[in-house]
This record gives sequence, structure tokens and C-alpha cells, in this order.
Amino acid sequence: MMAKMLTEGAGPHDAKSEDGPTVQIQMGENLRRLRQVYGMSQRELARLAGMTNGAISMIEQNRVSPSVASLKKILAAFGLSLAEFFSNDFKPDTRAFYRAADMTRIADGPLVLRQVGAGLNHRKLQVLHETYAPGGDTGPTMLSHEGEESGVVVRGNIEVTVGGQCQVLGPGDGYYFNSRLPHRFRNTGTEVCEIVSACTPATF
Amino acid sequence: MMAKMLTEGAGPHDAKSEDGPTVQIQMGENLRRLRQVYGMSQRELARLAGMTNGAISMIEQNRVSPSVASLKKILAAFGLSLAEFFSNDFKPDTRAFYRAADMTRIADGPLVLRQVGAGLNHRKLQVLHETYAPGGDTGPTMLSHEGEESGVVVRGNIEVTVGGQCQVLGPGDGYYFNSRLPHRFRNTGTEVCEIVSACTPATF
DNA sequence: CGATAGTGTTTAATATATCAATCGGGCGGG
DNA sequence: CCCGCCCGATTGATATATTAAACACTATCG
Repeated sequence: MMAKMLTEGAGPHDAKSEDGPTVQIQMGENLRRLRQVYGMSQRELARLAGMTNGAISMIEQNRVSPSVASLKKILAAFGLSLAEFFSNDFKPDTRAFYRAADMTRIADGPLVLRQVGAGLNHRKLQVLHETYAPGGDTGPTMLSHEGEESGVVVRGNIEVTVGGQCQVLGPGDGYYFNSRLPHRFRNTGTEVCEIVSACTPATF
Repeated sequence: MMAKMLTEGAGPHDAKSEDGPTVQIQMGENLRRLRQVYGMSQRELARLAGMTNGAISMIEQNRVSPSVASLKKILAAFGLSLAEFFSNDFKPDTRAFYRAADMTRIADGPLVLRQVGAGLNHRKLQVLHETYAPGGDTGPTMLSHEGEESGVVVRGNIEVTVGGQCQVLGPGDGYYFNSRLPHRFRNTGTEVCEIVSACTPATF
């Protein structure tokens, strides 16, 4: 009953909401995008979270406001903490590609440092150097593991597939994504490709 | 029924929880401390949040897991966002005083910069210079307003009361607190007291 | 075409959170 | 001492979230 619209900030006493009046909670859409980027169905996610697909459906439609416990279980399936989820302002980091032009330079002049991924917040990365011969490939099955991954193409071109998105990156381009996103690297060109990459062990 | 203990991570399928098994959600204690530091009763907080004291009581005892909407309403009464709350790892910043000895120096040598408040995260402060004559006082009623406040005592001594805590600070000592905490400054000594202080407008 | 397996959504039943009201306790003042 | 007032905790009723099972739809396969 009381077919109200799951809003907040306009309670009986209106707790001096400093955000606008009757701001809706829009977690649902973000959770849905998050799930879709991870290539999961509602049932898969439900199984991982120890819940039912129906609940996932209702939450994604903003028809209910999940309990903190439920939300935490859902986020655990993505390897996200509540802090990480909310610190992204309900907009989980779905951006994976950063072109050479829109990397932020944190140093210039004789030494140029370009930072991949606008806001490197709590990230501690381990740097690697990879070389892909023509046809080189990380394998036909998508990789998916704990941690985060980032890198820059130094020479040649490489086809990178992350969470359904696929792009060919060239020299100067970079990438950043959560390693749980199913990903794959393929050198589809005719010359060697070098990448300076970095990844995190699951140690945080 | 089913008198289980409000745990998580040990669901039917145990969603690969990387924190230990059956980790309890301990928001309740932190919310209680937060409320007490603000000098509120459960009923006061309930009124601000548009809820009932009973619900607050249950939440603080971890007898229920509040919905995200409810938690957001509660945090709004403290001027906290979900992101801020969770980014503090469920341990809201209750530390208010920083003695001269345990301030972190972020520069030394000819120029010495000492940082008040260990982690100045999202803080943008506006600096002031205050002078308290002997007996000088911000008034008998506690101040409480939007924003954050920080400062350093330059000369003399001053009695600072914040969120129930009261201390006399001397030269080199500092303070940092959320301005919503009821606070008051009193020069109880016999000499002039100077403070370099800073505060934020409510513009973020 | 019919069967099967996949998707997201919906429904009734159940578990849980929240409300409204009460309870017992502490504290200060007649 | 008792009274009023406030506190936090508790109880039963009500609203909400979640479950379990169905539904409707799409695509694939035989």
C-alpha cells in the first residue's frame, strides 16, 4: 500500500536535507550497469551474492531500498567494498580506456609523467613490460581474477577486450580496469607490440 | 524465528568472501559513537532523520541491518554522505585534538609546514586569524553549523570544547572538527590568545 | 513447428525493518 | 520520598524487503 515512490529527504520532519528536495536513490541503475559490464545475468549475480534473482531485479528497478547487508553481499560479488562503491558517487568506474590525448600529465618538460586513469585513489600497482609478437594472444578464454590492471602501449597495436568493450589501442594509448572484468589481449597487427603494464596483487 | 545473529558472508553459496568467514556488520557501534559525540539523544537523532527512536536503538545494537535509504537519512543528520561514512572504514573521524608533537610535518628546513589532522582528505579550508582577550569567549551557547573548522594556537592558552570533549590548548597545539559538533572557545587565562584558524563554507 | 534453455519480471508468502507505544531506569527538584 | 522528565530498550502492529515459484519473452536446436 501507500504507493509512494521510494524517495528520501522529504520525511515527516525533513531532516534539513542539503541536497535538493526528494532526491531519489538511483543505485539500481548503477548496479545494473555494473552487473552487465561484468557480463553476469541476474541469476548468476544472485547465486554469487547468496540471494535470489527476484531481489536483484527489484533492487535494479529501484522498487526497494536494499539493506546494507544485502548491498554488501551484492558488491562482494564484484569485489567491491561499500566504501569503493559509494566513493564513486553511486557511479561505479566503468570507464576502461584512456586515449593518449586525455591522460593527465602530472609532470612535463624534460620528464613527462602521464597518469593513466584520472583518479588513482587507493591504487597500488606493480609495473610490468609486455611484448606481443604478431598474433600473440592471452588465450581464447577471457581472463578474470582479483586485482586491478593498467598499462600503456609503447609500440605497435593491440586489441583489448574488457567487459564486453573492445578497442584497438595504439602507441600512447592506455587502459585501466578491475581484473575481475573478463579481459583479453590480442595482437591482430603485423608488427610487434610493446606494453608497459601494471597490476595489483590481491593484497588490499 | 530463526534466531540468527545478523551475519553475512556465509550465505547459502558463500560468495567467495575475501574477508574472513561470518563477518558481522558493526555499523551500530560506530553510529552510536557518532551520535554521542554530537551530543544527541536517540530521540533527537530520530527526529532529525525522520525516523523513530526505536529504530535507532535497534540499529545501534546491530539487531537489524538498516536499508540504505534509512542509513542515508541518519547520516544526513550528521552532515555525512554514505561515501564519507564508508570511506572512514565504519570508523567516523572522532578525533578532534592534535597536540603540537603529533602533527605531521609535510615540509621542514627553512620553511616548516605542519599538517593539522592526519588525513586532510576532501577538505578545503579558509584561513582566519583570531585574537582572544582574557575572558574572551564565543558565547555561552554552543556553536553548531555547517562546515569544518581547524586552527592552531599561536600565543597564550584557550579552552576549547568540542562534542563534549574539553581541553586547554597552548602554543603549537591545534584542533580539527566538523562544525556540526557543538563547540565553544574560551580564553580562561590572563593573557591574550592568538589562533590561526580555518573553516569551510558550506559550499561542498 | 515444438522443445529447451536463457533472459528479466512479476506474484504470494515469508522474513525483516520500522513505527507507535510502552516499559524500566536514572536524575534533579519539590 | 515521590514526582516529572529524560534516557535507552523493548513489545506488538505495520510497512517493507526478500524468497520461492511462476510468468512472458527471445533465441536456438531438432
